[in-house]
Amino acid sequence: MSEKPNPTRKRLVDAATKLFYAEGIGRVSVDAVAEKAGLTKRTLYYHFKSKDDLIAAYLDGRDQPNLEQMAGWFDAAGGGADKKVEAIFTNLARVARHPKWKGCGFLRTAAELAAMPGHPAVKAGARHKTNFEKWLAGALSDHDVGEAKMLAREIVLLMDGAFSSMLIHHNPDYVTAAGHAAATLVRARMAGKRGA
Amino acid sequence: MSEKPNPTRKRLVDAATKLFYAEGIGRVSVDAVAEKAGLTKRTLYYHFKSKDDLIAAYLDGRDQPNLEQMAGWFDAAGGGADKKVEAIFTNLARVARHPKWKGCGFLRTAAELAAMPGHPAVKAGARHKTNFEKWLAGALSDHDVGEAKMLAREIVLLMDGAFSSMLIHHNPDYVTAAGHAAATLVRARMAGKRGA
DNA sequence: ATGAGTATACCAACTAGTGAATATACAAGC
DNA sequence: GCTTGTATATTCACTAGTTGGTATACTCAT
Repeated sequence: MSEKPNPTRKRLVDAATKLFYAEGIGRVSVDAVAEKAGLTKRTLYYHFKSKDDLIAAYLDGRDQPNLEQMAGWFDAAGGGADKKVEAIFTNLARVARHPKWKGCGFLRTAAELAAMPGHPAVKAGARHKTNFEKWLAGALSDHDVGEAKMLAREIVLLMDGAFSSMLIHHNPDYVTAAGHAAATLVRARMAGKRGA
Repeated sequence: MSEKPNPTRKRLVDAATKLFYAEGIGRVSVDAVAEKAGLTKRTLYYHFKSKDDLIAAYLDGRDQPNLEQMAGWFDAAGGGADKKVEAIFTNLARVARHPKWKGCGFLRTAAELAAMPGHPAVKAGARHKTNFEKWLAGALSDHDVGEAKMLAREIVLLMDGAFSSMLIHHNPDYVTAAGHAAATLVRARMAGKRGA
């Protein structure tokens, strides 16, 4: 059950994370990853059986940190569930202004690998999105919002739409609009509870 | 104003369209495009100054056909504006089941070129998405739906979310759920009109 | 014979992946 | 304390193929 930390492997995944996210997986060579990690390509191939394997490790490594960031934004926000949901989008709009922001790494990888539907990295992306949807449904349910599962899915759709629109337009207004729509959807279910 | 049809150029763009959409722009060489068109690479470089130029031509060529398909689905559907909007998503869910479907070419290209924000192909994608949003706002307004602009943007967000979720999960339920949510949003504005 | 369009042949750079040698760590035998 | 054995970890040098782009020459209608 206990994983060896293996600092060399971690260095490689860290380097891959920075480069793959910044440039896209197809535009980054394994030589570039190895060099960024201060190692040779042959060492990389000792720890990963192929570039595809490294890509999957990159996305697997982003699952938990991403979920924690979303949950952190949700928890830190004041107000009801509607405000907490909207806070996720507000924070997203803020970080998306940074020039280094390049969209959602999971979605971008799925887009690049669209021709390889069974690719382990695409599966890792699907897993992450499912994890996020489940966490959100649970969080909404904990705040006594009705129809939490259906609502969580709608919010996920708005969020992935926000990622995509922001990436193509470079205009945070789309993210803000998605946050507004999401908050409205939450309020409708809160009012439903309240009115009953 | 009048464009020469230039069948050779069209053949190249057609070949590029099929290959770029099916495989992704980074995974298709200009040699492959030329071969698919039954021409040599040198001829390709006579008509396009670079691969980037060809990519932009590919997306520019998809703008009108895509808009017409969406408008066709909207117009052909019976019922009110809510049903017409939902019909777009229903048709999208249907075609997305086809194994050749690989998501939205505009979004996938923006994802692949995220590191090159000023790239002409990304601009072409942004233009297309804006055109769609404007068309939708006009169509909703024509059907006496209130707050058409804000509503159109929310629907666009749901649609891009549907494209992304479908691409990563390969599950049309996400597209159907987005259609439901979109129809509900439209109905809220129709009811608002009706109630006044 | 001129110029738009097409073809052959080529280039230098880069790509994912590998073979063989080497370095390091640690334990066993004596 | 020293040697030897063995598994892990790392490097250098290389392959075989692909990439975007180009120099040059040819074709053919006007």
